[in-house]
Amino acid sequence: LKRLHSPSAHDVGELAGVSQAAVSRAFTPGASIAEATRKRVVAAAQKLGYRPNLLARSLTMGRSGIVGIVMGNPRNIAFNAALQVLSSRLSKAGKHMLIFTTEDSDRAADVQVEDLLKYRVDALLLMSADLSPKLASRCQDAGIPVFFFNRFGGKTGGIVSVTGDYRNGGRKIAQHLVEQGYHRLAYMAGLKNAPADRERATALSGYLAKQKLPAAQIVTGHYQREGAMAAARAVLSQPLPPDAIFCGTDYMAIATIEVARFEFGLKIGRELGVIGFGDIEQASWRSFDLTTYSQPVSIMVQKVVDLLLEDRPVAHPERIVVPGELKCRKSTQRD
Amino acid sequence: LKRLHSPSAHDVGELAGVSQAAVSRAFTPGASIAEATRKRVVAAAQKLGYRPNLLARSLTMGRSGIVGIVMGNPRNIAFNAALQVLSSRLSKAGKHMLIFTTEDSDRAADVQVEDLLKYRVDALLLMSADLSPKLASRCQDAGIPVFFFNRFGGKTGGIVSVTGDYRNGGRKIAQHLVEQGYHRLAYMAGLKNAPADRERATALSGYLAKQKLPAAQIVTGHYQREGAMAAARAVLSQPLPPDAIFCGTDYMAIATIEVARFEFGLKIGRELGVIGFGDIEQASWRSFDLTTYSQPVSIMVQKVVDLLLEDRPVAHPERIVVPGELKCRKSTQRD
DNA sequence: CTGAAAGCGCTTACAG
DNA sequence: CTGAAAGCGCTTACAG
Repeated sequence: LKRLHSPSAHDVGELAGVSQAAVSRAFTPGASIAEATRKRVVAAAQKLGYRPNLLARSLTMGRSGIVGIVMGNPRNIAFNAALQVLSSRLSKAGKHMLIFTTEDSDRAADVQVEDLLKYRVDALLLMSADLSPKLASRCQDAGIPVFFFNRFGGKTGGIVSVTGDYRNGGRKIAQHLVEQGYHRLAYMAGLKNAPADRERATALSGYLAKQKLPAAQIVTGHYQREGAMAAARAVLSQPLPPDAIFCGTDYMAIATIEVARFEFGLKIGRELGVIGFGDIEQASWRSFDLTTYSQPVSIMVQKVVDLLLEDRPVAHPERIVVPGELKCRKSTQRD
Repeated sequence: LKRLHSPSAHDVGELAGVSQAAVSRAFTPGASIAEATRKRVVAAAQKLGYRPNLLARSLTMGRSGIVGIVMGNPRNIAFNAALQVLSSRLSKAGKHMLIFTTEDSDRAADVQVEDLLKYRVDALLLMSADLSPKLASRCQDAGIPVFFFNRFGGKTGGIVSVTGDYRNGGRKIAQHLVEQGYHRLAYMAGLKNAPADRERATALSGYLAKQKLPAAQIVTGHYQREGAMAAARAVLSQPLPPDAIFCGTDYMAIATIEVARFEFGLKIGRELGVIGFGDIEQASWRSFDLTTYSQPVSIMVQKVVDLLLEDRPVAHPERIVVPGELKCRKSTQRD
């Protein structure tokens, strides 16, 4: 289908009696143009419904103003909030977002990134998604900075990661559980070898070892509801089940609460402590009242956007850890 | 900062010993080019890390391949699922998504759409967001089709709306509640005058009138958790409270359940029926077990994408209603 | 302050 | 099947 062609700078110039270049200047803040002609141009543009073609501008300027975003499994993070904040902060800076999602976050988001590169995005933001080292370095060659959000960038150079504080969170949680008198702990990882899970598990077992307490049993919930429920069932069916379960995400923790409560008839807090990670909206709902360590999504987004807008070339991989805090709620209250 | 310039078709042509035009043809499916030269070009491109610049292509072709998307209040719909489906379906068709969100869905998304138009998007998709008639008609003038998802397009021409079946849902819900023996009903609207709420409320009161039953009390939850909780409190504090509440969204219904259960000590189902609309993921969680009328997001997305890809000019406003079904769960079970 | 002109990286008739 | 050339709608030195 043919597009009705929209007016160009040339058309506007004709109407205003100036050159096409003058029209361009009228729409370029800080360009050298007389106030009177600027006004005349703007009036003409108004009348014609002219909007500068950003594709053309991108082509000449060599920067698209577009940030490429790939979202992995959007369930693990306060996804809506993140997108909202991201969008508002970026558009305030005149940037726009070209978005992809990936079905399974296990595979690297290479296909999506390939497409993104064709649009000459100014930067790449991977939210809970991975990228192969090979493609990462191709981005670097192309001068496109890559940012990981809620994920580790790995060892490839020039990549910035912004994550929650898994280490401190894990330690704080361990401490809290022990203080509450729980002593047979289990850790439900998303994936056993996910860096975030490793850090949490390491912090947990480090604390337990220091207190001369028995190590925590480790299970895997695959970051999904069904997976978490299966893991919870398995753990709770054991002859000597744990008296507290620390889950790598709030989402899995909620599933665990439901299994414990409705399938095993356990009183949450009193008979089984459950603790999550992230402090998503549902954690504070009365039905769950989930103790958790917060992952301050807004701050994390802000951080990544700031770095992104700085537009400073990053030589070495950098990791930025945004601290959270322990939110004590009823799911780990003994009485 | 300067961008390291990426290789152009010209560079590739040089390496492969062909013209720049030949390079273009090598990357245009169906273009007239000898297989041998195509292979040579592709090899050269490979070596240089060449990717066709889609911005440039868009400029010459007059179509950007970009779909502009504005997301309003993302809480009311199974937002994640929708985005996931949308993304995968569109990228299968070689389309990409430029995304905006709007903080308050009350105001029209005009600012965002202005920006989108500057990128010469091929189509506009408003998800739970509004657009002023003025800007809508400007889109039409520019030949850009506008689609509303989960929202009515209003009377402006050339706009397609895809929505759930509020009318049938409202009727089915009314019928179900009455059959279960509830007889003092309340309807919690998002906004009193939102078209979706009107249709649901009308269907409900139509059914009640036909059955010669008393009309339902109507309250407003503003589509938000706090708003819904406040409305639920007000309704349940009355001397003669309703014995069932039909909420315009599952999200509000869940908030209502929590207020009724934890603040009023009511047994959900037995003492107070609660019913939602949409069938979001949480509705089926054991903690809520919420009866609801489904809004099949995947199908709705599929529908809107199909229409969008058809790329057929729409003369008159069209509305497509995707039927759902009643999901009977415990929240409206009397025994 | 302003215009003519070159150039951004493509596509696509038009000749050959 | 292939290349030279025009054109898509901008920006930006360069003269004036």
